[in-house]
Amino acid sequence: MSESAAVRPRNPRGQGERLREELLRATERLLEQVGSEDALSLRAVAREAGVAAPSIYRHFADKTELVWATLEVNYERLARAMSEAAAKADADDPVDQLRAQLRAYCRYAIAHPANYRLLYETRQTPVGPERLAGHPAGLLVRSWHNALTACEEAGWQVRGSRAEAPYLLWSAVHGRVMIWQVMPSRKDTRRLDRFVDEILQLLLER
Amino acid sequence: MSESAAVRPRNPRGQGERLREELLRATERLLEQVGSEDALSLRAVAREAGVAAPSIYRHFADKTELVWATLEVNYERLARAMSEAAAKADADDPVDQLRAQLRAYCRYAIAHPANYRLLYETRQTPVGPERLAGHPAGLLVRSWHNALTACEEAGWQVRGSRAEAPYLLWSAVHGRVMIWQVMPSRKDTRRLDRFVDEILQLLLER
DNA sequence: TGTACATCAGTGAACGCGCGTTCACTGATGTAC
DNA sequence: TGTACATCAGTGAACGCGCGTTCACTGATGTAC
Repeated sequence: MSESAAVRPRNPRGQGERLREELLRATERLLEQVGSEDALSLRAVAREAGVAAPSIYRHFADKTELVWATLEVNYERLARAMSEAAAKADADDPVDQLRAQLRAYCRYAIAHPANYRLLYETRQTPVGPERLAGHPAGLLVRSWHNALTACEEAGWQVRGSRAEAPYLLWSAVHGRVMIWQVMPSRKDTRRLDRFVDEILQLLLER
Repeated sequence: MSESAAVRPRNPRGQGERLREELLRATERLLEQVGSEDALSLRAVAREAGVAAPSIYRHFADKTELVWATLEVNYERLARAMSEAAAKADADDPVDQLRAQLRAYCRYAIAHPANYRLLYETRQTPVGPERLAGHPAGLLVRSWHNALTACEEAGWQVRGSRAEAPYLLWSAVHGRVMIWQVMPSRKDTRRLDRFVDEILQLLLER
């Protein structure tokens, strides 16, 4: 791998916070290699970042803090990927925008499987109730909700319970991605695209 | 915990295979305590079973084998729970049977969260292509498929692609359970039940 | 019936390893006077 | 302008630990003669 990272220069005075970002990126990269939160070690993260292990403690209290920060980064990145995809879709067609978001979600999940799985990690979540209240998963629910509202304003009707609909979208797409990853037969991305179309047809009607 | 298990008597001659079952049960129990495959250690499994660590190697080649066997046991247990629930439902109403299966799925997932998560573990899956081909996830797909066929034979129509429908059911219910576990707000089992009803209404029509 | 032997279930001790975390430190650089 | 000092980014060595796995073994029990 990248053995040569040992020549990393020290950050200039006052710029110590840069290492924090480098550590987060190193964690994301490494996570993708080792596959799971537990298989990730602080020492390996330090190695990946070209830094001594104790340096991590300047920026994160312990391993849990580092992993939680990585989880947050990932939620934000996913939400951003979704809204960027929506922005590129047909501006006059909210259903097309929703479809773009759903597809972006799937693409993110299969492009970064280990980071994606981290989003649904529940063990390290009990860090405190104030943190649970602001769980970044809320980002996604709001995103699905807004997209559906836009569809309604354009004359579409959401079948079934409107309150449950955002969860239905999210559940379907998350569940499908996981199953896609588990089932070995025909790992074809287009299956995911077709699935997205399917859900939209089931859920929306004129 | 159970410190006193040290008095376990040796199995009688010819009954050595019994330990295999005991180890599998110990693994399931322990998994639920530690929360994940990686946090599970062979030494702890041995302790839980009241046996010395090397004894495991009489029955499983290594840790991967033990975990894979536990995964298979869990798929079978889940499939059984589903068909038992269906058997208890109204024999003349295939939709009611399907609903019972979906609910049984949710109940299994939240009753054994760690064992349930194991079903979707992908890292240790690449044990060999012949194993992938017979991945026990197939059990579930067949189960959903058959339930839908029964509905059709009773005069119901499946909306959308019939081929994709079993995956839609499975995706929705798996996704919803995972999201239910991640979202801290109102962990109410009835939400899952309502969700199941919702899906059935979206998917089936007279 | 007695005894030597093979089989079987299971063990105790040891191996080398990488881990999370703590500690007292180093050495470059900016600041005060 | 020179110098003492404080601050800051980052480190090397060490801690105790539990892990997966291997090894040569023990001792009870059934079997052959």
